[in-house]
Amino acid sequence: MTDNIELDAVIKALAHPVRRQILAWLKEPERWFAEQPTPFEAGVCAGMIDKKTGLSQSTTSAHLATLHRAGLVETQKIGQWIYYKRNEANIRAFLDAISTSL
Amino acid sequence: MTDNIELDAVIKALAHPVRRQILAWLKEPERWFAEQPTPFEAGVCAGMIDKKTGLSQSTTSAHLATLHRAGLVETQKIGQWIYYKRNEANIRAFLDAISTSL
DNA sequence: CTTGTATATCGAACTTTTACGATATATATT
DNA sequence: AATATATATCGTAAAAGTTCGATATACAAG
Repeated sequence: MTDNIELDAVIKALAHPVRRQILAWLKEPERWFAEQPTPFEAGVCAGMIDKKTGLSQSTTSAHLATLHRAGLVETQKIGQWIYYKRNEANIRAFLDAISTSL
Repeated sequence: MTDNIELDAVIKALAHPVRRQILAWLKEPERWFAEQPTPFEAGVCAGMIDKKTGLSQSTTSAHLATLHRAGLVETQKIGQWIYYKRNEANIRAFLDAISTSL
């Protein structure tokens, strides 16, 4: 979050309601993804998020990739699943950066 | 800044480097717009901002309109000039909103 | 009332983003 | 090995954003 190129990527990532919604859901996985059989330690697996957005699998995957490229989420691959969770450190770093720069 | 529709407009407004740059310039008008003959009480007039962006007059006007629609700047018309300045209250409200919602 | 200046709006070209279905890749199961 | 499942990537079409020059509007000055 030191240079402006990254800040730009983060703001653009946040500039879509679906991506903000995903980040919001990931704040309370147990609440929004209760159907997930595995524990939320590693995060929420992509397919659960697909279902919730109502968008196609490929579109949701692209949104997740954007969030990941921006550093707002981190991933963990377990078997054939890829779990997503918030990267709280980077989110806080972004909030700090925008608070001082804006 | 109470509902999400406005937050969306603000984030989208911030999702362009030129618009963020304009907001940054407006933090220190005396520094960045020293050529402006009138005092900065009312803000910086649009034409000065045009010159600084290097973009066309119409494009800069559109960026300013986006910032204004989002509530990030306020305007004051004096004669044939329209002065722009930051709306600090709304900027702070946005920072609060995104800090809690994100 | 004409001319000039400041800004906004319009219309069109171009670029970027979004979205989808189809396909590819990787892993797991049989 | 063959099949099934989870996710990513590709190709493409539609939508949104950016930019420009030209024009409109509003005000000021002569």
